[in-house]
Amino acid sequence: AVMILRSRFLDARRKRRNFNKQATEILNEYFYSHLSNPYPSEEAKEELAKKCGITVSQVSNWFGNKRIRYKKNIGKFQEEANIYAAKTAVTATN
Amino acid sequence: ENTNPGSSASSSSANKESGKSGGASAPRTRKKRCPYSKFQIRELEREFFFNVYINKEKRLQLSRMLNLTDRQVKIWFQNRRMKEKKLSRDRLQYFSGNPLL
DNA sequence: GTCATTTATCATGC
DNA sequence: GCATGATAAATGAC
Repeated sequence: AVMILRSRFLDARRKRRNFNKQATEILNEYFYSHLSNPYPSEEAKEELAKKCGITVSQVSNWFGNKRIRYKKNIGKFQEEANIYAAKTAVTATN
Repeated sequence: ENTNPGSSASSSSANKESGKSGGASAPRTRKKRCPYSKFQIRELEREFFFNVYINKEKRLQLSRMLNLTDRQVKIWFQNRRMKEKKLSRDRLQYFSGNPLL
């Protein structure tokens, strides 16, 4: 039994599974409403992780990938940026 | 499998090339990430198993054997320790919040 | 030294 | 076939 758990854990790391749509929504909302400084604090990461149902490491991975991929091709994310900007324009006060 | 630019076994050592003339500091181009070969990883892991912290002597020896700079070996051990720590965290989380079958 | 991060690469999903 | 999440080198703050 322990062996099964162990093996499942070991190869379950690099077996990627997409996040559900709701989690992606939450992450994108935060990212585009903090576009000038898309670096959530440790507390913010924990809160995001809880709301998304993922781990803090996964939140860090998501923001790391998002930052560099957004920077590399802003144009590709323009439409997405507009959507979330409009959705969370009011909440982005600071 | 691994052609390592900048570190031959014999002589080459410095690649602190800065495109700007004069003494002003230039944002030296970041070294491109080059994945290590299977052999290099195996030897690094072997030493890591003996001791998580490597001393200067063994570091120089390893770097020569693997055709890496001692800075690369040093950084590899740093990253490897961080990886080990993360693995421990993940294991803990995995086996704690679980029905355990 | 640790540790968050950048960047490229890997492995998978679809 | 790329999008996406995770991992592997490399840097820099502290």
